[in-house]
Amino acid sequence: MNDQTSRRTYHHGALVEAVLDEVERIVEDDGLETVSLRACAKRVGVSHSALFRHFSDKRHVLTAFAIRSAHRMAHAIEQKVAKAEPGEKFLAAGLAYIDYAMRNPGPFRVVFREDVIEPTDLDYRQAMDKLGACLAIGGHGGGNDLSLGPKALLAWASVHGIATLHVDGSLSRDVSEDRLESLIEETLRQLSPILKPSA
Amino acid sequence: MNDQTSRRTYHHGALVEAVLDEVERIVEDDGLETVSLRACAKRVGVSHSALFRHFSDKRHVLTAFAIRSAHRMAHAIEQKVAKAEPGEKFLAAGLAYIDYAMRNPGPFRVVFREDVIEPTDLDYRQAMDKLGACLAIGGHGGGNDLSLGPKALLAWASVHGIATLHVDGSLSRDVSEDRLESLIEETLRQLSPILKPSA
DNA sequence: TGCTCGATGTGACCGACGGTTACATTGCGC
DNA sequence: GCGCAATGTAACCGTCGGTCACATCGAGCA
Repeated sequence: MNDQTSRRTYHHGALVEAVLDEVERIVEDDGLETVSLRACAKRVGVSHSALFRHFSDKRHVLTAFAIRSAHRMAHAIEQKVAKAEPGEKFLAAGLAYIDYAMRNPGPFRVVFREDVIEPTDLDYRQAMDKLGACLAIGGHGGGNDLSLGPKALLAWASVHGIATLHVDGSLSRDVSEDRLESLIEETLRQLSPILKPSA
Repeated sequence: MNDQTSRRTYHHGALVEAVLDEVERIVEDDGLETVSLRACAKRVGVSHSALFRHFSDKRHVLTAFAIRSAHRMAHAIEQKVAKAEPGEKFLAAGLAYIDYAMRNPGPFRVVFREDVIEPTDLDYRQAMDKLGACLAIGGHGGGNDLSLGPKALLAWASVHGIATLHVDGSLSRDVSEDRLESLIEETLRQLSPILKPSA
């Protein structure tokens, strides 16, 4: 439907969103490395130079995509956390974090690929702070000691480590898929005695 | 010395190693994305087509580089573990793992970038198994229960998570550099009560 | 010694890429 | 309804990974 054959107006109208959707499709189907502006533009039904009216750079296309993905990820986590029992907030946040990564490996990867996006971008920083806060809130009971302590780091690193290892394939090679979910939950539950009695 | 001006023999003699060294230099200086076979070849003093006599693909060049890096990383960890007190093996392994990542962010990244290398390569699998074993041995007292349990996963994920977060810049933004080392050690020490009393 | 043949390196070429520029088309505010 | 800024286009550039026909080498054999 977004094919180049179907555009009737000279101006596209929603090029930016359409391009990000296309990036998402390619990232999910064939990986980040195969994303090309020319292919995106063709699928969206536009010449590839048109993209440069809306993005200064391929880097900024991917940055915009990363921002959108980070927001979606944070939103998914917040929803799960809101529904969780008071004592299980961290577990819920961690599982939601890992779940998003497993279901959306492509977008998840791009969010953390600072080598390929523009990490100084203000909107990106904002989105990443929001994402970090999701885990922090779950980790210690919402306390706002801004300095990252050992407990918060352990929570963040464990969850992020599991998500990363899985997305990179290392995890799914070493453990069968049906055991994976319970293994992850068990693993995160081990952290409760450490994280709970927060100073 | 390896510059294109200095080669006297028609055959290079050690092209593969020279190319991997050059990949390392570029990866460290400008990041993986800017590695190009043509640039490597030129610096090594060879036409870019010559590389295809030794590697079928750019992907296989990076795979070879990843393998070499993984071995070096495993070696560094093994050395530190060997020197550590019996009760501190895991801590030593974790710190060495993170230390390698911090000192060699480029190579560390490539080792886990399965999207850009050939993850089915036998030598690569072997190197990664060796790397995983380094942390596992530190984690539970050398026990060889092959199935990855919650304790081993927690150990692996925490260490890998910290390394990844730091390499990606997220960590160094949130905590000052002089606090970083002690923070990481504190964080890993929290895991001792969990990992020690292994079943 | 001199020849041959496999291994290694070369240069020209290909299509695709990201990015730029001069130009075409559109729709909104006056 | 006119003019101008926003948007899209086509042609072009240098570079990339990869291929191919050909050149050069060195080890082993006559």
